[in-house]
Amino acid sequence: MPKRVDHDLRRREIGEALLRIASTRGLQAASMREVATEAGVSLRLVQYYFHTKQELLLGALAYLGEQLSARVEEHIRALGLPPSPRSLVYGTLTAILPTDPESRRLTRTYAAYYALVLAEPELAADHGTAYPDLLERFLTTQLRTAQQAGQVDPDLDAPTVAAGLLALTNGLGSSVLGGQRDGDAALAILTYHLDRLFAHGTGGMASDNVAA
Amino acid sequence: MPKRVDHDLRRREIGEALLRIASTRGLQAASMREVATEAGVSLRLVQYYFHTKQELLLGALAYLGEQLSARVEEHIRALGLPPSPRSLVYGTLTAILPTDPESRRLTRTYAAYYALVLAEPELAADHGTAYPDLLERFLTTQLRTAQQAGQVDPDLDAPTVAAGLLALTNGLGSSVLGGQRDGDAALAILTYHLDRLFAHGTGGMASDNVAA
DNA sequence: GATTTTGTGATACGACCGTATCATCAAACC
DNA sequence: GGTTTGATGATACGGTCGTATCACAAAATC
Repeated sequence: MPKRVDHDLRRREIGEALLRIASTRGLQAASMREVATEAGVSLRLVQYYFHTKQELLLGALAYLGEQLSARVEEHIRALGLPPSPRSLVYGTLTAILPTDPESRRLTRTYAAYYALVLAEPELAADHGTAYPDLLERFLTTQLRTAQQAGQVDPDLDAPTVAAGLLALTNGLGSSVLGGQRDGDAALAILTYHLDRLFAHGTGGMASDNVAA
Repeated sequence: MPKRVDHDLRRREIGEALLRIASTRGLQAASMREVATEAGVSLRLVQYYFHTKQELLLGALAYLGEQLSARVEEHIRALGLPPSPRSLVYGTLTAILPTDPESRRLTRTYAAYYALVLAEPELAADHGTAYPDLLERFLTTQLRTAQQAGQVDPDLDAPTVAAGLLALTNGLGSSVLGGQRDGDAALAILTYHLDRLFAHGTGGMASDNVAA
């Protein structure tokens, strides 16, 4: 039929329409028809590019993963800081804290998917745990480097502390999304703990934070 | 009509049927009809005791809150420990960590409601933040007491550390529910951080203790 | 130029949803 | 003891859901 169209692009447009709905009204509001309307296409097109709803949900989840990791890398780059372990840890964790509209959007969408996967575990067998694990390993590496450089207490167990930092950040993010505190308050709490962690050996404050 | 029946009891039975569904299959699976079946009553009865679905969701949420706080108190009491600040903090946090079937059920259900509230904020105006706030204040109080007793570094900012501990625990809980690690691993991470926090002046390394 | 493919619209189907209505039957009340 | 009232059953209505089907036009292929 009409001009040959870029399949991957169309799929991405539709998938991101779903993500947009999920971030604002939740995944329950993301019906095929709503996604079609949001993407500005007909219901048939959504069906054409994603044969079934599960395909659509999984496809969009993949796009979300891409956006999330892109956000982390971009955020770290935007900090323009020396790639010290401290800066990398700080940049990574603040990237996934919902402080600005974009990170709020991402974390809200992530939370929506999280709940869906809890209810339907077969939907995303391990697509969910892969990225957190990667993040945790990255943080562990940075902490070990910082320990070797004498910036972090060498007696600390790096994997445990890394897991704790990530859990802390996720928990803070949940509290922000839940309206318990705002992004700045969460950032302050995170910074406080990071400062204490990296205060080893240095006389005092080692904080420089460029929030976005 | 038939024998006068205990309204509150019936409401509770139906509400808890919804919580059971929410914990296993998510809130999306909790239709009026499913709740009726799960509770062993007719659809009409569910409508009778909860005029609308929103009423049912809110009513069940209240029951969940009761179960949650009951679990925390019960858990602390079951520890049978001296009511030292350290024990109280430990007991409180481990109570909300999904380590056994019951706490898994509670946290899963809580997560389901959390996602719902994210999508429909008007559903539970502040019913959601009230309990976390209370928990945080309780932890803050215990930390201050511990500081006065010399068990925790007095230089720490108690409210910030309390918020951090709660966020850490919640984040760990999410990772357990998400299948990233099991309850024992999460408990080990939490214990590690608590041990460091309460290591002040007790012969452990006093150079630097951080909770996060 | 005929034919096959690729992309798109319109519409229909059966299932389930929340909610409403009507009927009924036993206890409570005067 | 008739009547009101509290509790429950059966069933229906309009809407939305995911999915399927039919039609059809423009490009690609031969």
